[in-house]
Amino acid sequence: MATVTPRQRRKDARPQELLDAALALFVEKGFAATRSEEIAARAGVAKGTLYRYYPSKDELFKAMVRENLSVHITESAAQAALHTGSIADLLHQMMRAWWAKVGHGNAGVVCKVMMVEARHFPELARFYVDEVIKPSQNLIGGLIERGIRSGEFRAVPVEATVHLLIAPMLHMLLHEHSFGEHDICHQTMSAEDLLDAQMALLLHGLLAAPPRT
Amino acid sequence: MATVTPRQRRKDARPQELLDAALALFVEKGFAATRSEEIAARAGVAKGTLYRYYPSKDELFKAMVRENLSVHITESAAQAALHTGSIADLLHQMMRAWWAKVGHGNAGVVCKVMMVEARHFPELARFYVDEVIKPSQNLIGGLIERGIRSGEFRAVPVEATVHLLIAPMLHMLLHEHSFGEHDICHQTMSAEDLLDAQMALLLHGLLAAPPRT
Amino acid sequence: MATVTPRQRRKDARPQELLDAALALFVEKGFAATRSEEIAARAGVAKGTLYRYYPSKDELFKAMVRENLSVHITESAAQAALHTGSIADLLHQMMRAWWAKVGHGNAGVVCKVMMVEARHFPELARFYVDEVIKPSQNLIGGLIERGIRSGEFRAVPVEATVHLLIAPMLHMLLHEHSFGEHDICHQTMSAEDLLDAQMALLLHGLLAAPPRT
Amino acid sequence: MATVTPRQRRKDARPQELLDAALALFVEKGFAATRSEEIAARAGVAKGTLYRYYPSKDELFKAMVRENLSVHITESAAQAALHTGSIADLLHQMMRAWWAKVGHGNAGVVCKVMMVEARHFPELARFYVDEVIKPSQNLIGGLIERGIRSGEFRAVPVEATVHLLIAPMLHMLLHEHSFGEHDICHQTMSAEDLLDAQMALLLHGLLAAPPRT
DNA sequence: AATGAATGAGAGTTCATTCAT
DNA sequence: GATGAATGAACTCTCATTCAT
Repeated sequence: MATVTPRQRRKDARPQELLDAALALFVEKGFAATRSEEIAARAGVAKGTLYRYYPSKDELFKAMVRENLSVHITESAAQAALHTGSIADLLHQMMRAWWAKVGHGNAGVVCKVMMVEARHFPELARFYVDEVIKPSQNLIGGLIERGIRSGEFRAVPVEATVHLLIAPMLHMLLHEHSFGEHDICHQTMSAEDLLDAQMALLLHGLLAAPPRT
Repeated sequence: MATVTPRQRRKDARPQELLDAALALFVEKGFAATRSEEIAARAGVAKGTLYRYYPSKDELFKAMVRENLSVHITESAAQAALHTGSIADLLHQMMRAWWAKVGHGNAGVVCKVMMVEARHFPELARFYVDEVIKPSQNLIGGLIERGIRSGEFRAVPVEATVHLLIAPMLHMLLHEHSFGEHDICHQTMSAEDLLDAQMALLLHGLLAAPPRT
Repeated sequence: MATVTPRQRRKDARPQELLDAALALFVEKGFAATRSEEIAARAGVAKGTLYRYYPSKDELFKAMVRENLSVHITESAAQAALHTGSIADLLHQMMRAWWAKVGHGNAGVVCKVMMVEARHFPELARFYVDEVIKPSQNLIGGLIERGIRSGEFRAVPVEATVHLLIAPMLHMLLHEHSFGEHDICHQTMSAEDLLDAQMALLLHGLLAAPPRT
Repeated sequence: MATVTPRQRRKDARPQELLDAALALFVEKGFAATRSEEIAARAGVAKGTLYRYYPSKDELFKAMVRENLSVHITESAAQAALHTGSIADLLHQMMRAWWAKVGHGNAGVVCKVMMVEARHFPELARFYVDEVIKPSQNLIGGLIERGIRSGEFRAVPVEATVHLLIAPMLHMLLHEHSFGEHDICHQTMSAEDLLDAQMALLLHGLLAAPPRT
């Protein structure tokens, strides 16, 4: 029978512990300003131990990004296909779900470090674009098109509309992590409130008097 | 009258040349990955000369941010007060103007480096929040309120609406600088087109059938 | 009678296996560039196991040298005393035997690593000088003296002649291990051929016309 | 008029000072055991200064070897062609000259470090073989052949004879630098004495009675 | 004022050695 | 006894900053 010693248990958890420590520090201080030793220390190990698991700080960064994204890459496209009600409701639901699952947690923070470090890690940036950004855009874009075809939506330009749906949430994330401690405005406005306001506004428009008869 | 030799002219231009070189390199590679010597070289001077103008790389960064932002800080609030037509038009105009003057040029990319380096330069971040972000939000927020009071707009939540107006443009800027070479989508969609689509969508809403009687 | 299990046999062979692995790697890459773990791996054990047999990499090195040399230290002095024929023949025989037994095998390459690492292991260098070099010189030197006394040899300077006998073979060894892959000359000239040529030359001289009447 | 400041003078001398320091330490302790900082310190500069002149410790090593050898590479082949007297005298002269100029000085020591580090620097080893060893062998070999053709020498095997001429001096060099402090024998026998004995022995042979009638 | 040679603190990485399992 | 995860001293190399010229 396979016995698992405490040491073994620790060993198995190490990679994730290092990844978590790295993510936290990369968000807090950026990649360049985070010392390998700090990451190790935060993960509760010595400097050298880090290198048993990742061959370099660069590779640790890449692993950290991939690990945190891979969880969400193949998700949520499926549920969209099943939905039968209004596309507007579906969009609203999906975005709330995204915020709850992704925006809030590690994966959300990865969006920030990925943007900040994109120029330093071009291959990783491409991976991120191909595996995260593009699929998300396609998913949302497909729903908009469905809505237009079904007559639920007006014939809006799809690409721009996708951007208008995604940008506010993402930007709030970035803004929060960069200026959160200086700009308290977003502490008075919860992400959920923003999301609701965003959907209401996008759906019904800003104007009091509808321009159509 | 004081004669100004070419040499003198050159010397007077130094600070700005250094600031420009710094901005270009900080955008391209980030603060940490840019060597002082590179900045000096790009500005056409020797390494040591940089330190005659700015006492440290940190101070050079701060000066660069302040210099590029200060131009735009107190602008465009005035024209808002004078405007008499529809607020929607005013907003549209202002955003086009912002993109043309700010988003396009140096000040635009400063938004990116500021966000990227915010955690390293907390005082600068506070300055940026106080002098750029807050005033902008107040300006837009004031217009929205004016629109609501005048009955042009529905009684939307002001704070969230401000965010919805600002985020898409800012996010496009960031995205472009981080992933531009990998995500060609934004090369097919001009900023101006996006802006027009954004205004149209925000004003009239996404829904085909207006929900109000 | 004590039974010896295969496991026991394995364990008993460990020290020698480690020594062999160490020798091979030290010759190939030098002491400093050889990692303890490589030695262990080559000997088929784990890193930690090495330290159960030798307390440090340094001690392993010393043990390896001593082990490989000790075999040959006290040899071949005896047979010299018994010999009755010409000293020239005896010298020739002894050198052929040395090459066959020592030069060819492990002890030969130990000469190289010993020379390479002599400055790092002064005590070992002294041991090597006292137990290998000096006895060899004395052995050969004694034979030369015997030859001179018996009238077989001219009254040559003993010390220098010893060096002239030893140096070519030793140098070929070193050269081969350092430059063998780049200097193919020695692949076209076998050690045995060289040895024969050396003896012929040393005995009869290079000149066509003998200077004596 | 070109003025040369003391600082400039120092700067120009730096590369050679570093090369000299490196050579001394590489001989003393080997490449791996010599720390960059030690080299710098011995050259009288700080750690970082070394890297202004050589991009890495490896490149410093290569430069050191090349610099010390390049002086002697194209030398002394010319004088051989001019000589008209006995080849034996020429050989004797050349070897004395080699010892005085090369064996004694830096270039001699380079022979040792080159042999010791050959496996770590394969391209350099090839350079050394092609530019130093092979030309030397060709030079000596050519003279032997000339001597044989002219009837001065017996019809000895050229390759082996070249080796027998070169090996003793080279080996003494290596031995001296590795075991000099433990084996005092060579302190009682000068290189010049050895060389004279070597030539006498090689020319006239060891045997008292010439084997020819 | 401008230069760029020099500095040295500091970062990433390696690896001999230890020790809990 | 054997293992290999963990350690941390030591090493190479970088680069912001200084200062003699």
